[in-house]
Amino acid sequence: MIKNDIVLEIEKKSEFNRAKSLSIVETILASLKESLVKNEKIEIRGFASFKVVSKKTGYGRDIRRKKQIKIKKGKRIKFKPGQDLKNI
Amino acid sequence: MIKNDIVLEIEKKSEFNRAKSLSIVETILASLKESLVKNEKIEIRGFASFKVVSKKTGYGRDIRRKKQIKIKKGKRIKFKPGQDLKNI
DNA sequence: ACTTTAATGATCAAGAATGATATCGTCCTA
DNA sequence: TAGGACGATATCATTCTTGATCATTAAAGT
Repeated sequence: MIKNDIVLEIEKKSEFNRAKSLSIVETILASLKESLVKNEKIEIRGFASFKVVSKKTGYGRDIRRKKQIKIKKGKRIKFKPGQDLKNI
Repeated sequence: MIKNDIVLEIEKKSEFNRAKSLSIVETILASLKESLVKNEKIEIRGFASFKVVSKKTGYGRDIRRKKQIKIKKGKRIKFKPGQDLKNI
């Protein structure tokens, strides 16, 4: 499933045209991103929750040279499925 | 951020009332859930991707009795942030 | 339809998530 | 608006993801 599938779904279930449906999807995505950027937790009961936490992992790996690499720490988004998605 | 915040955002950016905005959000959520239930991958470029994988963890822990518990295996939803959310 | 550009896969080691359950805190439906 | 239902938390050992890079696959904008 890709973004366009969601747009088509809205188009089908509502009375909006493609452009309008797309703008709705974009609005939602922008809203979600903005919330996460602000370190806000997102909780959609019955679907899932997203939480921003700080990363502690401080290394990675270079495949070609086969050795470790130091990595700058940052943030991480923790995804947790809700009840409806727990036992799929 | 909770579901209602998204509804309000749609209400603000469009010309729809609360009920209409809510139904749009529900439509999208149902569509996403249905996709995951069918083991389909979801990929929204610039936002994130969701993939269903099989669980291999086969144990847990009883806090009160402080001992291990056998767990039935199942599925798991893997969440991967897209480029816009990689360095938030 | 075509092009652009993001996502995936592979690799390894250490840090992190998973999983059951009861209680507390909070979303959201009636 | 209020209570009912769902989510967060803590616990520990094992499984799993993270992280950089580049080629390959594919999303999505034109």
